[in-house]
Amino acid sequence: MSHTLGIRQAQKQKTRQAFLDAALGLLEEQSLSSLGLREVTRAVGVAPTAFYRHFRSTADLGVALVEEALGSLHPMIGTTVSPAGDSDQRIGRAVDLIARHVDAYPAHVRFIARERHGGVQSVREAIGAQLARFAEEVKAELAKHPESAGWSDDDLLMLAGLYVDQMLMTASLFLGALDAPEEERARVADVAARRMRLISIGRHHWLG
Amino acid sequence: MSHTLGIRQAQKQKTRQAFLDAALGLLEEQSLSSLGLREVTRAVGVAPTAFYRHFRSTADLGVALVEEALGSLHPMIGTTVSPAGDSDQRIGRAVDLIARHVDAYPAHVRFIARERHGGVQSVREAIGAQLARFAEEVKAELAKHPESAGWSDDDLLMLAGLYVDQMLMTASLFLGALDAPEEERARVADVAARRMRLISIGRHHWLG
DNA sequence: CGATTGTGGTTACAGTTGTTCACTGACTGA
DNA sequence: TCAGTCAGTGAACAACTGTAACCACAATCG
Repeated sequence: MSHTLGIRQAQKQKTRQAFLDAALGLLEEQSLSSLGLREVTRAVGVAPTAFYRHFRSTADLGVALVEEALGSLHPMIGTTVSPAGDSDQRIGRAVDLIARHVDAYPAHVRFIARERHGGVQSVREAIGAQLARFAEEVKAELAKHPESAGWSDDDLLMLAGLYVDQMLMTASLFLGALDAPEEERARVADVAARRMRLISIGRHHWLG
Repeated sequence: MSHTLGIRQAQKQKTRQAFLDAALGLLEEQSLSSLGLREVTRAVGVAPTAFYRHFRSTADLGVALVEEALGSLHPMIGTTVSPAGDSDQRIGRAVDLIARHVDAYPAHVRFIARERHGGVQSVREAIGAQLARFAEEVKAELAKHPESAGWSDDDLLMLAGLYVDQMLMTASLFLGALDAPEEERARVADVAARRMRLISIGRHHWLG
């Protein structure tokens, strides 16, 4: 499947990636619907018309960014929601993983949080589709847990969606405390863990 | 406190409200950071320069919109989170109330959901401050419940925040199903109610 | 090798943007 | 009544926008 790309294709991918990187940087302080085509090309250092060789519009670029930000995240679901360890251990692991991810890719996280309800329909839909996939994957993982015996598919999906939304909320909170003192960041982590613990308790007493 | 305004002040308020209404309409299909000053004045039907008589910038207008969308909502907290009725009744009441509010003020809800993580800092902060107030009020209401005996202040605030975020998520889901068939809307209401029930169950088993 | 493909550059266009300035004329308060 | 206040106007500014046409030239393919 992966034969080495020609020099030409490789260079094109490189330029395309430069577009994505530059856009992500610019989007830290504005929304996609106000991102100008010229603004991006200026940041990349190419002519305005070069943009069209890679994207139809800035909305198109946004969809590509969704793919970049969320597409590579699916494999992490399995290990994060795995049944290993007791409940509190799993929660601590998940919160820690989210914190690390926000630290490593703050611009990606900010972009998703911002554009999830943002002004560009196609991007909203792309994010919605990815999050729905996440929920399905979390559901599939939850179904493996022994605690899920007796749960209906609908209830499992409900719980999975709650978890996914909670992850996003937590990520957004970490984002807000990115350059806050460590004390504040620890407080955020603590609140997030307590929220998840409460949901986890609700889960254990859901039946009966 | 409220003596009748002069003709002049009254007319000014009217124009100001026209700005807010027009902006809210325009913001259904874009984000605040891309809303142009001229765009708004054009929709209102006044000269561009008239804008400055009312707002310093579009960000300023956004903050005013936050006030309009959330400021009048505080009195509803008390009755919604009141201890009257059993748990399922309260949940049903809350979900129904959210659904009605989204139906009545869809543009306001969309604006809040969109700009909560949007590209304009001052607006984000204004929304954050209002939501923090909501959380405090929900916490104060929860403290009255007998179920809250033995809860620490910190845990109560955590739960209140979870409820507030859940309300927003629910509102956003209703927003997405605004012009969907009744069947879909009912499904959304059902999922929202089950989410809140799970949280409620977690709440009852939090201690011990 | 020669012919073709296609990324990126250049120039140009018509509209739009935020902001300034000087202005009008209806309302206001003494 | 009369001077003053001030919401809204109109014209002008420089800077910006998306997009179209045409060009250059290096990588590719037959």
